[in-house]
Amino acid sequence: MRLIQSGLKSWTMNLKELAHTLGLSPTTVSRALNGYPEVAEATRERVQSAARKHNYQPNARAQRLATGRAMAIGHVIPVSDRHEMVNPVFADFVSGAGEAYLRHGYDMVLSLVADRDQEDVYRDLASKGSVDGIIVHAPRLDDRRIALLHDLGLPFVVHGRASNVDQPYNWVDVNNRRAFERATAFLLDLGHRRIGLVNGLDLMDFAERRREGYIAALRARDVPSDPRLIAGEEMTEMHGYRSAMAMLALDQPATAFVTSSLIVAIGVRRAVEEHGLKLGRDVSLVTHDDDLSYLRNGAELPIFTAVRSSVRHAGRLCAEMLIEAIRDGARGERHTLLEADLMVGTSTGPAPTGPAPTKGHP
Amino acid sequence: MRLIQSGLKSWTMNLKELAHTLGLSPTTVSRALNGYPEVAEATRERVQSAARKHNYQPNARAQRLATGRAMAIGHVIPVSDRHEMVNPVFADFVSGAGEAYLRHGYDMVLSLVADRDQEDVYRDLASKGSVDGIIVHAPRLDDRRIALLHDLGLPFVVHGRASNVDQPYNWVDVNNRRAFERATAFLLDLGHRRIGLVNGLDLMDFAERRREGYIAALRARDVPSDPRLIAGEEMTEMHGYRSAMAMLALDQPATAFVTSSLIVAIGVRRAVEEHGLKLGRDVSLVTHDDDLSYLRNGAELPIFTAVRSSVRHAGRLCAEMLIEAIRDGARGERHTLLEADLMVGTSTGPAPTGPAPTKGHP
DNA sequence: CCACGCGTCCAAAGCGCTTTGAGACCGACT
DNA sequence: AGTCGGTCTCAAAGCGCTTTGGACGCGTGG
Repeated sequence: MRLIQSGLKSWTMNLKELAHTLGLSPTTVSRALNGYPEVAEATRERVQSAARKHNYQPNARAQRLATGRAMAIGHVIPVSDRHEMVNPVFADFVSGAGEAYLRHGYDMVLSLVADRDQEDVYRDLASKGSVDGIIVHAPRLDDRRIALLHDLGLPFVVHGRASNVDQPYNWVDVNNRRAFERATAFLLDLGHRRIGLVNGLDLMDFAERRREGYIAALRARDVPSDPRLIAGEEMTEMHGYRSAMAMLALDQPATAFVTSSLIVAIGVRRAVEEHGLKLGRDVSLVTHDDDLSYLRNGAELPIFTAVRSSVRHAGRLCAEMLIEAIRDGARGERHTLLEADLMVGTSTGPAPTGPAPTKGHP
Repeated sequence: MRLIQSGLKSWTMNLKELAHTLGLSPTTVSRALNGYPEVAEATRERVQSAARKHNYQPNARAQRLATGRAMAIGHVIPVSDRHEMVNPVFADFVSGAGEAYLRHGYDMVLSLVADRDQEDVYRDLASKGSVDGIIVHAPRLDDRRIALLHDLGLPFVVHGRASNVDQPYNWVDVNNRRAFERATAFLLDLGHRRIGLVNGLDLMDFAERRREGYIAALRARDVPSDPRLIAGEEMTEMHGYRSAMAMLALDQPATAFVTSSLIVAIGVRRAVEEHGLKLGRDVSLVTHDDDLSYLRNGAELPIFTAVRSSVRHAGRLCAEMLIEAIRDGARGERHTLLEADLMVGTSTGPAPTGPAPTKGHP
């Protein structure tokens, strides 16, 4: 593949030139700008103002080669093979992370990759040296990427965890188990006994933990769990709608739902309303809420009762953890476990059956 | 700022080493791998297999410096100052673009930037030389970025257009005016006269064009436009809800809505249902649908009647256009105008008032 | 007076690749 | 035999920065 010579780029000031106009050597100019101590304060200021004046910016390509640092973080976003779907939380996550990168001078490079090609991409990123570290998204229960990245010796942070992986690694995660245990317990307290779980894909680690929390809450009250009340799929509106439709049509229909995302909850609401029922009165719903910027769960009063944990915040934490790991040469693993807040909204109320419950909200 | 020396990186094969083990010069090896003709076929194969065997990958940092090409495209994502919001279409757009970049060997680097700092970021990207081109997102009516990028001499493609900018530039856009004219006309044909427009922010170019289309359709039927039936805000669920609540509470309430995104439409639906009305029977709604992967508008039968145009497709087109522009040294501007498809779903029906309309769907 | 340290600055050697310009070799043509 | 054209290979010069290892001048103390 012969590459075409690019046309003449607009002129940009470079170090040598700048040094020449200042009557200094490139060395000194470089040191002055990078804050090294062995240059006189007067000279430094002279250099800095000249740099500003000619709006000199060091060429990033040269800098990267010389320092051996890419000053870039890789995000490998898995694109679901089945639905070509990009997880919607990703926009917010990246926005949180991007803010941290900006502060530390890192670029963020994105690779969108079909699930199955992931490993190749990691290998490439590592050997081409175009990034200094990697954020791993959407870990599976048994995620091979972690071992791979270990071998490659590339610093990384996992957003989430992989239950079946033994070796230590850096991660930031929400306490999904606890969150869903609380959500389920909240509904049980309201008297619900038929609670549907509309969850994410089974092989996802977060989905498994959420299921565990849900089951644990039921078990604590001796409420039997019913497999027909558990559905795991990619978290679309349609998944919420279909699952809820099915669970509402059971001979002992669900009177409450726990859902894994707002989008799923919106689908459930559609199903509930299509059944002529009203959310918060006839049917209750608690959802996980990633606090996405474009899908706010109400203003003061939440629309849905929810366990909330900001994915944007998680993004920021991941980025900062990774930058630290890169700096420290990755000695010692770091973990952060975030707790979700339970926020009571208008989508929950006492179970409709039983001794004449007062109509309305709790 | 003194930078810390990174620990010893895991060993990676480099060109010199590979050449040495092959008993060839770096030159020949480089040429063999890059497909230059002046190397014997036999040698080339020998080199290629050795490269595979030692899994040699040329160091991207060195390659970029030597070639003067960054092999990277910058996406500057504006983050709304007011709500710290990232436009949700962005995930899908980027996924379309990423696919094209992958094919052509480009990296995608993302900068998330507060609206007001945008220009600085463009300047930096240009002078640091860390990208070969830029995609401009979310253009305003009067967008200064276009002139700036022109001056900087950096190839770019705008996703959308800027009505008040004269100089030519590359763009990919949907025919928003036509789409909203059709959507509105469709509702007028059903007998609706009080049609609410729940639109994006006024200063956005796409929002202006959509409003023009809406007005044009009304004017063509001599239906007066009512400012109380037009609302422009950031496209959240809440915006849809609040605007619809207000428009349904008018003395002559809206009987139909045109909305600028599915998320807004969902908010409108919530308002409609809170009024005890049913979508598709009492109130009609046509929405613009970006065909987002995680928010599909139904499967076979669309939930909402919609004018649809895939933003993922637009992303792919932008990326390809930009890559071409980079290759050709940006001579001659390119444009692509996409038409949106009107898809009739279950959210529209004849206007409820008038001479005893048959109840149900058209 | 010399030795020494200190504060400033610089020359030159990389970083790992691409690319220019040329050399070496070989068969073929004059 | 001498020369030419082609094919294959290489040495060396960048790309624009960082960083090592001095050099130089100046003041201080022995």
